[in-house]
Amino acid sequence: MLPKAYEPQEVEEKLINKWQEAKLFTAKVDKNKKPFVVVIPPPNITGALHMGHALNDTLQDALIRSHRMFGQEAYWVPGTDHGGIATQNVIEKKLAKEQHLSRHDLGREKFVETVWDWYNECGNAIFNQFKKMGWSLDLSKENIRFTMDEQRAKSVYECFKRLWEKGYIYRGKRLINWCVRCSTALSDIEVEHEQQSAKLWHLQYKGEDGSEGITIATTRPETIYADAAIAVNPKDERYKNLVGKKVIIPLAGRAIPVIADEAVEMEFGTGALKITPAHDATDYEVGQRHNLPIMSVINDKGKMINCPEKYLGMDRELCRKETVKDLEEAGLLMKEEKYNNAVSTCYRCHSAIEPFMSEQWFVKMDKLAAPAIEAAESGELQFHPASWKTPFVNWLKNIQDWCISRQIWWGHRIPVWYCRHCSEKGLTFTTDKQGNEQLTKVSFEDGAQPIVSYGAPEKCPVCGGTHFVQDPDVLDTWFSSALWPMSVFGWPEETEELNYFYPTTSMVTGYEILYLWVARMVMMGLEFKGKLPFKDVFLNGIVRDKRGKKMSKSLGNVIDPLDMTAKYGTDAVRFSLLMQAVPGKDIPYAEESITGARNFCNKIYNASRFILMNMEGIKGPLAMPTEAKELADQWILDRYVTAIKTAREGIEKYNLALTANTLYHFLWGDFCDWYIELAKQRFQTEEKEYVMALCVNILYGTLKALHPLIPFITEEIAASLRPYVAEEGEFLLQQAYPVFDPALQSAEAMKKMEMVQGVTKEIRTIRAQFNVPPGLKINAVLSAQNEEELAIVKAHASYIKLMAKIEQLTIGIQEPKPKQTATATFGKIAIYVPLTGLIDFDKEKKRLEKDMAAAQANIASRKARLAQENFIKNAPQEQIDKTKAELAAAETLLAQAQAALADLA
RNA sequence: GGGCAGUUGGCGCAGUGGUAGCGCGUCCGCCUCACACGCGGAAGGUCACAGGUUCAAAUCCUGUACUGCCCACCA
Repeated sequence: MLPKAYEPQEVEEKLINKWQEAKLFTAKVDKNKKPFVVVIPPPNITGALHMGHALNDTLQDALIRSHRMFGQEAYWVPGTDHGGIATQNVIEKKLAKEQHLSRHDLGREKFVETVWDWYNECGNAIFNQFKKMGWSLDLSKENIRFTMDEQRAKSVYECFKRLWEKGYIYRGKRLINWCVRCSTALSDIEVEHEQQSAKLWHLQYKGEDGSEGITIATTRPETIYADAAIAVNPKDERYKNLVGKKVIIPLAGRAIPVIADEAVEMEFGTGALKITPAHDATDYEVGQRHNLPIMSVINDKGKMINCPEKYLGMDRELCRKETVKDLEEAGLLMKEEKYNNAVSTCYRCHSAIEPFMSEQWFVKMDKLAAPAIEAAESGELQFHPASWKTPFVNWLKNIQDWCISRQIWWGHRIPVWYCRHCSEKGLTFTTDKQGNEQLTKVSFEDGAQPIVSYGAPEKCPVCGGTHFVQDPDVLDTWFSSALWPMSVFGWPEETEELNYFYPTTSMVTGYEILYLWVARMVMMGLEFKGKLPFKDVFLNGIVRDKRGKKMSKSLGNVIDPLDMTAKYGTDAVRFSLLMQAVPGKDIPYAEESITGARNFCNKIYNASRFILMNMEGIKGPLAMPTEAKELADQWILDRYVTAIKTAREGIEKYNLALTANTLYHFLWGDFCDWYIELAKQRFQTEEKEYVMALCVNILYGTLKALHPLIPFITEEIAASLRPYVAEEGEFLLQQAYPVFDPALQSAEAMKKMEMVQGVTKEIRTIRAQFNVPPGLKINAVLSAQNEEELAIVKAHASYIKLMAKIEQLTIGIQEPKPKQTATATFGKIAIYVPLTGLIDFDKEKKRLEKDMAAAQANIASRKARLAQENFIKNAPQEQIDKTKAELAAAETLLAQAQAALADLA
């Protein structure tokens, strides 16, 4: 005998191994099949599985498994991401913790080697966690890609070279976003804006002529030493006479001009703005307009330079405090107010970003963006949900050039070399801790000459020299990610795989990386393949905590998916997420969300167990009956094929919540609560085999449809059922998704069954309200108003008797109402339940009055509607008929309740 | 400042033209021989607000309020 409750752990472990051994998840080029391809958003090699993965990859798995069962060549391509800054930070922390070493102690080569060692040992560890989630990825070694492996490196080089040759990649000196902590440049979208409580200081700049001068407001007093001007709005009457004059920078003593620029908001602060082109993006632009000199006072380490001696070498934060203190002492601090401003922070370490003048590598984006805009606007690229299309297009329309160089060590090294002879003046070398000479700075302005090459060039095309150094920077990690849907198939080589699997079908990812990643894949795919990398962008929400907050270690609200799978089973975790997976919507998640799904799994298990129990003595395989023997059969077949149809639609429309909910309610609410219960009474008859054939086939088909969502329990049960069904293949993934057969639908059966269920429920309610003991069989009288209803109820009296526990059911037209009865009405059928000794007349009176009130309200509203000329004129006949029927039903209800009430007295 | 999403029973959410559904919770009754991770029943909502379109609006349009997210050069 099987255990009473489903125990997932053993089953899961067994199946994980079986699936991998059976190579169930592989895909190959098969021209006879339509491919369905999803390339995984590659998890970072340092990552651990979290709820975000649990949702994102479960969605992908459900799609992949479904389409495989739909008969397509489904390929879910696995791989990991080297994760640039993020990984470097993790390994640095690890080094510091375990060996008290910094990366500089190791030196560049050794450090990179350390990260590679780490990758080789642990880089795919996350896939072991993926296996536990039941995700159908072929994780054989040769199938796993890595954004830094050799093939992907070739893709990256090819992309760089082609963009360089087209003139899209260039080097320029700009004000860029500098993370002092990570010591690297960042692109604009890697900068986050956090509201922080800060201070706004009002500072006095005295006139050069000894006059009062002007008061400005700033949040960054430490940058006054780099001021190039004071700007006011040209329309500002207060300062008109000052424009063109000079004022003195406090503490520094340097004179700077007062200029007029539209960018200045008159209402903000004092209406006067200090212009510091080297340390603020707005100021930089103002500076450009007015040809102001650019002077930096903060270096790449966040230390002060080019300032009064007192502050030299000081940290920028300390310098701020000191400057404010000194200004106050000098009597030049006029005001200090609290102020909330948006501070730019690094998306990797959340420390404050320093706008910084620096020469970097950029990609010119406008030409790349144009075809992507076109693809989105034309609808060739589809978003699910569609509401993301506009933000996507708007972002592309306002796109800025992409800063792709990073001053870190871990990543794809920029494939540019310099001849030591020809480029000497533009190259700055330093000696590292190991005593090795390192190229640390490249300046095209000072004469560095780039040679784009995968490895070191053989000889310099200008001087014939053979000594080269490679550019020290690495590429933004998103540069290789942008190529992912192509590079996984070997681009730029025109491989068979690339031709078959590209373009892929859908990209399933979170909306938070729509610009960072999705937009760039689209641009690169269009540029290099002339085809979109995918036609559907399926955006999932963020898994949040119960109150809608992001899960984070610091808030202590993190739910670990693996803890949950250990506790409730993997299927329960998956199903709980899928039940809530409406496209693009965030999911508030709590442990309680899982219990419902766990209970459902147990329900499936027990229903199956019951059917198996009753299979004893029956020889399979049993074909799915195509003919109904009675109403219940016809009804369950309708419910079944309708559920299958809706479930499949959910998959096709990326609405997994629809699929999950449909199957949940079909299996539990229809199949278990009604069909199995009704089937029980046929177990003792010669119909048993027929009924079991229906039960086992419907159950099996439902398990198939559920398999993409909850693979373990369905696989396990299906294996036990297989001797009884006509199915080939050891695993569900090898079998076809259940077919929707419209011939099995029956509106008539639905209507009849609704009546049976309705009458049954009315009787059950009476039983419950008058505390009739559950085991006690009672009698009931059904009085119909018309032949049609009479016939239906009469034909299925046995259902009502069974489901409502009725001993004797009297059915007729205008049947008299017995004494001491509770009365209810369904449709036009009066339901009398004699309850001698059990009835409470006060309670019954209240019930009847409530029915009457509802009926009266309905009568009034239907009558009013039918009295409207425009309704009769404009509404479809179907609606008019429906309203009339509702009116008649309400009138019947009222009359019957009134009669019953009169009879009570 | 701009854009997008949301506002539906105590809580969390479905529901894109015909007078509201689900899960959890609550209350009542049941260990009914598949399942108490269960069975049966009940209570509970004028679908944020104000206008408009329509015979008919939770659903479409306009505006308002609140919440959240994204983008943006008010220091």
